[in-house]
Amino acid sequence: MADTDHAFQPPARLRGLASWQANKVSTLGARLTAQRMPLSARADFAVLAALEEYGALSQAEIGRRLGLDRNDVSGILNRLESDRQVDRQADPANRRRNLVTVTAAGRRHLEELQQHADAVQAELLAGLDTAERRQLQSLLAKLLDSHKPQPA
Amino acid sequence: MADTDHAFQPPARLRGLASWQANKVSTLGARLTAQRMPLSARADFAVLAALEEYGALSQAEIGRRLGLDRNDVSGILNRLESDRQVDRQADPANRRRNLVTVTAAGRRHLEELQQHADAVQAELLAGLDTAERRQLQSLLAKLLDSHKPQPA
DNA sequence: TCGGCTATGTTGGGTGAGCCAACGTTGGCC
DNA sequence: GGCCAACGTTGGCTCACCCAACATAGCCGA
Repeated sequence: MADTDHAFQPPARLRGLASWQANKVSTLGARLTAQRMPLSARADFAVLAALEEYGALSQAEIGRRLGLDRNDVSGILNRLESDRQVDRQADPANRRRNLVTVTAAGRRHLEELQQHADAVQAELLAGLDTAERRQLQSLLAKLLDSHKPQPA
Repeated sequence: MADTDHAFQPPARLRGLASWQANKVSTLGARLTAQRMPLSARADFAVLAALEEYGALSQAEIGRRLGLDRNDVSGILNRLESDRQVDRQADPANRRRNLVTVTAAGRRHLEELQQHADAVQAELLAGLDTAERRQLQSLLAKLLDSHKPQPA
């Protein structure tokens, strides 16, 4: 069993790299997510969550809050708008900006996606107990906070 | 300052998702990496590390150890082989398989990439102290171990 | 011995994320 | 009024991940 155990182990040089570990966890999360919904729903969830928490936002603000590029935000909003989950209208106070708001359908979709997201988290973190999960999330949060100025 | 502090915060629904956090850390690592080398060097590093630690491997074994698809391994090896960092020859004992080995140039390149990788880790983990770094890496390792059967 | 099954490596393609460059529009500032 | 910055859009590029199909080669049981 020790044989089969170490047979598929990644090399030590990678197991020690936090960036490699994080990348693997990330694609693991993507795999689990893809089993429940189209992968593009991840971006939808992020945008809807931002609008639900902060109210009307311009596209540039959405991008800054989520760490996304302006053009990517544009594409996501096109999809969401054609599904009537989001409302996009010119800001009368500043005609450069589009004020984006969630619709009732968008809120419903957001809650639905939250269910799937919670299920994915449970699956992803299945190997950790409650204390370890909180520890991991808090360490990741601290790491991300320390890189605040990350304007994608 | 509290105003500017919360101005670019991601929504709480995302801050609580371990998969979202891991994804952000992963792209952060990719960004830091890209500042020092072409991004494709990450795959090169992984393959070279596997060959250096485990000796001659078939392409399928490389893929299983690193969580990569067979076709992607193929492409990476084409690049490495044309750079003379890797040797690919038919296994006499099983002519379906290619036995892949690192060359001296490959080992040199691996050490060089390791330097850059270490620098990236230092930058990525700058916000955590030594104990927190070890804790984070061990939690990520435990999480990945709990998902062992992940044959990409 | 032969037929089916699996493993291997290759090619080609498809999607999504992340990023950069360019453009026209609009606002703010001197 | 003129310059610079911000905004949204379009188009394009690279990379990671994944799926399908194919030909070759080993395995194993009938």
